[in-house]
Amino acid sequence: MGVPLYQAKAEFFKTLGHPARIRILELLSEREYAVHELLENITIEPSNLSQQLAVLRRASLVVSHRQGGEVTYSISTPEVRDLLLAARAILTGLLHVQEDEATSAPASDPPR
Amino acid sequence: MGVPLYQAKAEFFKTLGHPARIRILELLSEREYAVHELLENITIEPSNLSQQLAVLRRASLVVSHRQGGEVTYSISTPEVRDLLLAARAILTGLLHVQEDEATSAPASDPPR
DNA sequence: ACATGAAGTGAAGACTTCTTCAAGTTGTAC
DNA sequence: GTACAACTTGAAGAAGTCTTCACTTCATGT
Repeated sequence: MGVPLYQAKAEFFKTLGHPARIRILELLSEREYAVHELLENITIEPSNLSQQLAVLRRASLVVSHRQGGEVTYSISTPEVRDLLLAARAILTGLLHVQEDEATSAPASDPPR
Repeated sequence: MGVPLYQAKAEFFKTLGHPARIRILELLSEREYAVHELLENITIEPSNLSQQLAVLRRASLVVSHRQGGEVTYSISTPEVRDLLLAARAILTGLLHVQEDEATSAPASDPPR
């Protein structure tokens, strides 16, 4: 009961406010990944990736477990997936509007 | 297409990563508000509120229109509401887990 | 025991975002 | 047109976040 909830929410969204962290969560939404596998899919220095994973761990959005020589990450709850989808819905909506305002071009490919 | 989508998403979440902006969006999820009404509900300086509203406007999450002497704000699309709900779901889930880990206390009031 | 690949950490400078201030609109009432 | 409330803006220092670096840890293979 320490922190007001709207502040906890802001913290939560801050955690998502970084390109590398978004990519990590999108990858982990599909399946678990070892750190070196993430590294193959994200253009980032290893130590930077570790830092970003640490941020996600502190926020309890992901969990890690060691499997022998490698460390595997997965999302802590499937609701993370839902949130990313909800964000995608808004974002594609907004992008379409802005595009229509700018050029009134025809409907484009749905973004991933 | 200029910016990669995962970067647009990160920007989008950054926009939500501020307590005042969360409160604004939560209030506007219920109904439209004039700026001076928001001011009554959020503890913040007027010029700071204007700055935060400008951030939300630039991100196209809210729209404003003048009605005589006052300016009224509303959310640009109802999906904003869905997103806040999705966030709430994750957050209450995570809070419960942390609470259980710490004290193993009984179920608490559902947060707003 | 040593070397190696995999991952994490603390610290420091670069870079962004926040808050506040003073000044500027815009609209209504007198 | 002056006065007032409602609201916005630009700028600047304070505060926070990012990226990188050197170093450490941990497990496996030799």
